[in-house]
Amino acid sequence: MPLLLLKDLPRYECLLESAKEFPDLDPSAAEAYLHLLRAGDDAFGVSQRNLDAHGISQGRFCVLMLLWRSVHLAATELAGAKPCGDGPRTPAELAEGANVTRATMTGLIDTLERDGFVKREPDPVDRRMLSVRLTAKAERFLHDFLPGHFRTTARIMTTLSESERKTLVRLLTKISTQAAEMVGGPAPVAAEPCLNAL
Amino acid sequence: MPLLLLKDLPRYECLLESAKEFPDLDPSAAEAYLHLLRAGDDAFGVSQRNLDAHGISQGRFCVLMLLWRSVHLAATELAGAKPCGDGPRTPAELAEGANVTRATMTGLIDTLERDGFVKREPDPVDRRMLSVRLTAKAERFLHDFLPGHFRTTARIMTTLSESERKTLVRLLTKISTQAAEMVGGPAPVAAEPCLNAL
DNA sequence: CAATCATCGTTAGCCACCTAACTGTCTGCC
DNA sequence: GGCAGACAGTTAGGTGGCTAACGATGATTG
Repeated sequence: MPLLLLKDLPRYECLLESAKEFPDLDPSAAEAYLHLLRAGDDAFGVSQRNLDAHGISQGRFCVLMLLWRSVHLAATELAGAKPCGDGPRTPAELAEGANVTRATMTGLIDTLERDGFVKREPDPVDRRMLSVRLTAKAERFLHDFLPGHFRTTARIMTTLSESERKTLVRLLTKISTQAAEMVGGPAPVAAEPCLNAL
Repeated sequence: MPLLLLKDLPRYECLLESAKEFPDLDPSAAEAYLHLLRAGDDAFGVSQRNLDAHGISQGRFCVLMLLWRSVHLAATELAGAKPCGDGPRTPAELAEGANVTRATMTGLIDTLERDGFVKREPDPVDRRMLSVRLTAKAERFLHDFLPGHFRTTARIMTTLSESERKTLVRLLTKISTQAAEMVGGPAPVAAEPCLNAL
């Protein structure tokens, strides 16, 4: 679990109490904010346990999924399906897709390569670049691991009905959009690429 | 931003596509799961920027808030208000409250002490224990920092109406409860302590 | 009363994140 | 042709998470 976070959230009455001292504190907003981080961390923690049990970290898993998407996209394109975007190949593209710096991606690829999940290959055209490719071991791993992972994430959401899920996604999207506006650039218009699941 | 996470989420149609290959993939559950992590990370990222601008990390901030609660609780109890729980004092209590290991707390207190925000004091009774106390510098920092922090977190939620916030909290609570069940112990019955905001 | 067990804080070593700076390699423009 | 700038990947050093193990102290109990 990545967030260093409070174990127990404050009660709503205590937020009200604190709001007397800090007029800038909006109790319902603070409550929503805290629950959002708490629930995100909880859900993440469950899937993290799953990953840990297989000796793979979230970061590594993310890289594997991005690369696997590349392979899969190529396959479905050959089969005539509409392409959903390009698959990342180079460390820089992977860093972009995983939302980390290139330096971090270097470290992730280092350990993945050490453990035999990926291979670095020189780009024949541009000698500054590399191609990162999944090994057969990684493909086997994903094939074995993903069904359980999907069951786990599905189970987290079993308590919500279909319409509750839609509502949740709608509210969360609003929050993401607002957050994107706050960090500067205007909202990312739409989720344009297509990852075959996570 | 702590989670190594996909920058762009897959489109819903792509989830449907992948579900053909993986029957265990529940598209609406996966969508909700991904949006939850994405929105949590986005919201966290906004407040993280705020903290970074003041040279304080989330972990350190969390420790300061827990200690500040102690001070504040003592004050309100003297004033006759109902106590909302005990304030943590020792590294072990802080670790429990922040949901990290004692070893991690040692590191956090190290840097906070180095930067003059807290002081370690020996416990007069049990010589295994320490008391951690806020310095005047830390109190000044919090006094200056918190209003802006509260405004930031409030602004993240401005796009949601009061009833939407309530709905969101209800759905997130369901998810947290389910996640708690999945990790083993039964759900944490209720948020019992009172942190004066975060 | 002494052995044993539990608990406190710390240390050591790993991993994954960051920024900043570096080395190579293109690219573009005089 | 050659040099400035952009860009790819890496390296170095810092932070904050984790587990495992440690020494010191306190609590339990035969």
